[in-house]
Amino acid sequence: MSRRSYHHGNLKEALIRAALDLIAQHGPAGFTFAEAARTAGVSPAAPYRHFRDRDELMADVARRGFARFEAVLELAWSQGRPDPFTAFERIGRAYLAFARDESAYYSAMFETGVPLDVNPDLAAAGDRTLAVLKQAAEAICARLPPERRPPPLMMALHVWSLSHGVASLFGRGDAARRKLPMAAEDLLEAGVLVYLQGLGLGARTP
Amino acid sequence: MSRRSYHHGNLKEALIRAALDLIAQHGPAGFTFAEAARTAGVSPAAPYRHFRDRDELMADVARRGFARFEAVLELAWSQGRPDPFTAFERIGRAYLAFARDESAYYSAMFETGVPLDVNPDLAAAGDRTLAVLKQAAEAICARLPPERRPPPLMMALHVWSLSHGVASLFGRGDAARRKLPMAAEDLLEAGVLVYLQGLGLGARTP
DNA sequence: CAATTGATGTAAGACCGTCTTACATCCGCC
DNA sequence: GGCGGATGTAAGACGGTCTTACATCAATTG
Repeated sequence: MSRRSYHHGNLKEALIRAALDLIAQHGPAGFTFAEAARTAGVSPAAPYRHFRDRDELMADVARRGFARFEAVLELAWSQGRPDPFTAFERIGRAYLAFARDESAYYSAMFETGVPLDVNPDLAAAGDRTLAVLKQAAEAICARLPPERRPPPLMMALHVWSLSHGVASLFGRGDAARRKLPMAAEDLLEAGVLVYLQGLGLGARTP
Repeated sequence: MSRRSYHHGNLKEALIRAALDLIAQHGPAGFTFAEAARTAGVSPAAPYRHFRDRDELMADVARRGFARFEAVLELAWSQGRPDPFTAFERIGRAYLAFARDESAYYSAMFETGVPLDVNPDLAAAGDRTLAVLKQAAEAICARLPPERRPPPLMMALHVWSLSHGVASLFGRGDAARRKLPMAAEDLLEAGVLVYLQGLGLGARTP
């Protein structure tokens, strides 16, 4: 597709990439529709052919972010191989790695206040991501005798909350974040280990 | 102070209150310097006499938020009376109550990306808040034999992360947040209980 | 093989918010 | 009673959002 032609050819994708770049550079707030258009080399009005407004572009970025996040977590889990505990630890590290390396996606997903109730697709993408965590939690819970088995959804929500908390408060090099005496990864891993211990899953002994 | 006089009389305070109202109504992003000025009944340029820019007003709101938050958590802890575990549970509930009831402050503190490294006062206010959590963690850890005693700072960071995660993801009525099959307070309490159990603090038996 | 038509981009402009500069008013203090 | 600093206003440059009217292109279709 010639760069000289009147039509861009793939403006929608270009705008999404521009949004990611701009969010990565200037934070989730420092991104404007107009600048995304400039980055893509089109007029300020062109993006409106593809997105109703700035928020819709942001929501689309968030939706794609959830899809990637789901794939990343699914890969980390790898059906619980070689054993659920090793795989569960991989999920925690993958979570923080995504928050750090795909910071623009993570911002769009969790730090922009995109309303879920008017974005069914976005909500569904988030649900699928949660489902990966829940699946992992189920495999872990299955190691416990039924009478001491917690609800897997609750366990998934705990792990998600702890991971999101660590990522938000300490997870990125960002100047807005607090400095830590330890790596965020180690903080999260220690927290999850204590949590699993608390469920009665002491040091990987079924 | 007459509302008719040329000078407002207490514009700085009025702007902060206006900022809180506007954040509460339209979210942390939907607040403008100009609208705060309108709310206070002054010209759009007047706020610049009191704050260098919009971010400085936001940072001031965040700083005050941390001071209030610290007071709330300190009150909830109440020097660990009647016993550290009861007091610790109160902290968790107070955390979520603050995030819900003082939503505007909480947003300014954690969701606006105010850089900490250029706001020493803000960073210090945040540190004092963390100190309350650390103090509580120390009292809890003291119940454990020294050889099984975790670093209190780590424990404080875990509890903070979990609380912040629950508050961010599920804590507010906000349309941006996900619906839950349980109250956020119960989710957090259950998580903290499992965590304490994992530290070897089973069901409040020293 | 045009001609039409819908999709895509541009031009222009209304409106709003940020922030600056120059000026007006007021209060406290000597 | 008037000086000076503090506080507010007026006006305007600049940029972002979004709309409306128009231009261009590409693909279908007769």
